[in-house]
Amino acid sequence: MDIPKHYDPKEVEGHWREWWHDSGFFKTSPTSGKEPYVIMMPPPNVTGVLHMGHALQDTIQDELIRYYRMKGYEAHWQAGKDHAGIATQTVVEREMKKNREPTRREMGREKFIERVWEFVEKNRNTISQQKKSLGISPDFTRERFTLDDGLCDSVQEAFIKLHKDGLIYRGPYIVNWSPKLQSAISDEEVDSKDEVGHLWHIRYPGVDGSEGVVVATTRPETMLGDTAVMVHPDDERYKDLVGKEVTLPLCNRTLTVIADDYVDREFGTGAVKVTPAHDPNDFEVGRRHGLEMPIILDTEARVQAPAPEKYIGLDRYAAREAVIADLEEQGYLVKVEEHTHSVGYCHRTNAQIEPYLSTQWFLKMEPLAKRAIEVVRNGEIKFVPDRWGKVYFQWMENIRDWCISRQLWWGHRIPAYYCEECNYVHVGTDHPSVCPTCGSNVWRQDEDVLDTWFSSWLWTFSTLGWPKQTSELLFYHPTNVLVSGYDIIFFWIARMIVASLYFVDEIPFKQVYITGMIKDKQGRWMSKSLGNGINPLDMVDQYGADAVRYSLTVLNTVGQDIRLDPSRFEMGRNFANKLWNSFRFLVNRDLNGVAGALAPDAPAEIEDRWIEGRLIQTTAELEKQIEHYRLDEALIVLYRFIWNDFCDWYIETIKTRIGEDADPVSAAQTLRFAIDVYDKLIHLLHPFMPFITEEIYQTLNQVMGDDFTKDRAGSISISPFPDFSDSTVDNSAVEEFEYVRELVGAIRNVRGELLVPPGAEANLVIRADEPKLDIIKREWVTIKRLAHLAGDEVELSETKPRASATTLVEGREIYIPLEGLIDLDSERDRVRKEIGKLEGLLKGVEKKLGNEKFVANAPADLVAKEREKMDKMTADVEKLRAHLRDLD
RNA sequence: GGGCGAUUAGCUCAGUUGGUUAGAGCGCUGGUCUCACAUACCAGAGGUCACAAGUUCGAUUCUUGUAUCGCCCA
Repeated sequence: MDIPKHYDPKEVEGHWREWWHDSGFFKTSPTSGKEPYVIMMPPPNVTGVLHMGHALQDTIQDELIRYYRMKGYEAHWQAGKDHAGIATQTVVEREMKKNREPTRREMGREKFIERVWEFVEKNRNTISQQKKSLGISPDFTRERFTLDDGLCDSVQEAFIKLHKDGLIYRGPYIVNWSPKLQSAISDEEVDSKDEVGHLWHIRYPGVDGSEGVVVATTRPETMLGDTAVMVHPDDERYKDLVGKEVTLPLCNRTLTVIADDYVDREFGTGAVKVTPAHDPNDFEVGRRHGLEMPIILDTEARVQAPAPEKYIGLDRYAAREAVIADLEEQGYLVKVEEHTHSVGYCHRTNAQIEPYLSTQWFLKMEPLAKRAIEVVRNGEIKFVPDRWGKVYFQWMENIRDWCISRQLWWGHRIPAYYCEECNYVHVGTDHPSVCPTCGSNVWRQDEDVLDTWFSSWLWTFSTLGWPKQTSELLFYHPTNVLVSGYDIIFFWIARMIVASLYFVDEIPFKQVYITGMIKDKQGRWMSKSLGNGINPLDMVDQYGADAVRYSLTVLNTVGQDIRLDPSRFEMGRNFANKLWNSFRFLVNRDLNGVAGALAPDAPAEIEDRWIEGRLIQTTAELEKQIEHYRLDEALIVLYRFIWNDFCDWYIETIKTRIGEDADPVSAAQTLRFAIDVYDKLIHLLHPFMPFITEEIYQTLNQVMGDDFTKDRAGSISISPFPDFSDSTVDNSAVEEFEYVRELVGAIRNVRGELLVPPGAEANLVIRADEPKLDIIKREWVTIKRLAHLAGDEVELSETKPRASATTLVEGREIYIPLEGLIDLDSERDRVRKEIGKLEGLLKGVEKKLGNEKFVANAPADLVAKEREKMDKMTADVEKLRAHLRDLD
């Protein structure tokens, strides 16, 4: 059989990728009779493309799903997409502009939405195709979209129920307004940054000709909408001013000075202007004091009436310049200071947020938060790592109402209808024929759509058919784990917990596994503008999907951010190649009769029992780590087993047993045993590296023939995970083989240090009273080969041969006669170094044991262990010193 | 201002009831194309575990503080 020397992922990945899905291996059913294991894939933006964050999170989810699938669960991974209102609408409008198509307003709502659907239909499969290249195994036949019919029903039902229960209300409030989107956004969609700006001190003169008052503000242009000046009621400086009138410069309006203990006396002059329509705190003040609330900016943040004619049409920044210039010219500007304050920016567009008085729909969150806090507090839902629970609590316990309406067209239109005659509001799936208050039958539906998260927060159950009580909902919900990043804990994860408890009276998932974020090599976010992004598809193309998965898994430690550099994928590529070549070694030979050469009841040699023991230990450790979401540790444990145990030692050891000179019958048995171990380890590795393991699995079936293949599944992806619950580790074999490894290692060390040419066969002389002599004798062929030694059997001696290198294995001297191989000076240096090292360690132990308190207080077994250690090291040093004397 | 996290080898990171000679990958040094793999093999060097104090017989690990860096919230 011709197996290429280098593993080429391109040759194999495409084929299995399609075949898996076409064969329906990942389709699940609520009537399978198995226990469910369910993950909801965070739905990517329908217009999106794959980025490294997806690659990481999909890899983790796929590893879990594949593992539990092999463990015999009905492992369901729900796929889907998010309509992403703002992002999608923005992308389509940008494209329309580029194509010189009519604008959305020229086109009208209906036409525009058709236009967006067109775009969506064209793009909706892009990201799924890209995700497939990673080898992921969701059930694509059950894929859902947040705007498909079923999910539209879910969203309407949710809105109507919340409204009926009095949790949704509508009214004029200050919201975060994005002038670029021309829509309100929620508090969570605002990023605040500290910025150096100015504090302008402006005089508002008294109407009676007095000095009036000096207010301090960071936003002088909003003075055009001022309706009061405010001081603290206990502020002695301004006591007499309260109730007096001052003139608003530039506007020729009269304002009253009011007192409110919201004012911070330490800030600025202790007097502030009040602009109720353009500042959240001023809005509250305005409500308390019954102030007027003139809106002096339009939806694009340009000045509008009732501001003075002169400023109308200027945008907010130009208006600031103009206002400052006029104030200065007219002598009202008292002082300007540098001042750092926080400024809000739109998460999506990065436009500066305008606090803006506007009529919107809101959801009361506080009554809903209680249970959501409780289920995390009592452990029903667990965050991994658990510190993210604290972040969750902090948000939930200070929860604010959620502004859910958006002035967009792409999304779920709010199911509210207004009577054209009397403005009566009806909330329901459809408007009634006759208005219950005025009898009119003319209705108008609310123009706004819902925040996209208002559909995604239903995701764990809306995808399963809610509000219908489907068998899917009963079987798959609650789901097992949600895998996501910390950037959407508030946007999505927390809200899903709220929604699930409220609508289906269940937690949405038992665990939340929070991954770190992918950063560039310098620790910066990857972004288009920085050009520092790494495209996962390029990486898959270059290194293979398995390599990308390997590296991402190993790099994802305990939720720390990952600094990624493309060269990191070499680890995965090299490992895949190592695995490939070990396969090549085992099967690139005459396999006639190997499948039938059933291994003897017990493996014959200690290396067989050793590798089997290590396999059992590795499997146990691997499973433990997966259960704790330490996929990095799980994979590293397996990597070490495959590379350092199986390849470096086991294969090297059996080479003679399956070589050309070996007895064909026992060679076939040995090979069969090795292939069985190898077959187990590719099963262990499959969840992590699905493509190469499938390729090997299938090839193995092909070359081994029916005897080997008859009871095996059609794909490794649906094969059972190795189960060693009835097996035991042969500890004495493990111990014996570990001794062989140590002995060979010690000899290699001497050879390496003394620069003995690798080709030169050294001799080995063992003291005749060596207690491990029987092992050495029995394993002589192995030891001899691995350590490049001469002689048909080990040489024994009562004393050390002349001019020998000496080293210690388990405290016992072994000798390597060096006559003619190397000069004695090198050996002296080597031994001196060794003595130095030991003495350093010895000093530490002696100090410990010299401390009476240690001996008195430390556990007895520990003290005994230290004593033993000291005795051994003392003896070792003594032996090496004696050796050094002999060399002279 | 409040909260969370990080600081361990040249680099990127592991390291839990406090006690092994603190580990891995990459890089580096020396040696090997040894009939699976040079995407490999063998050997080696390299760390006052940020700093300070405390608790303890004993601290990379626990406590407090300091410094530097990062994130979230206000």
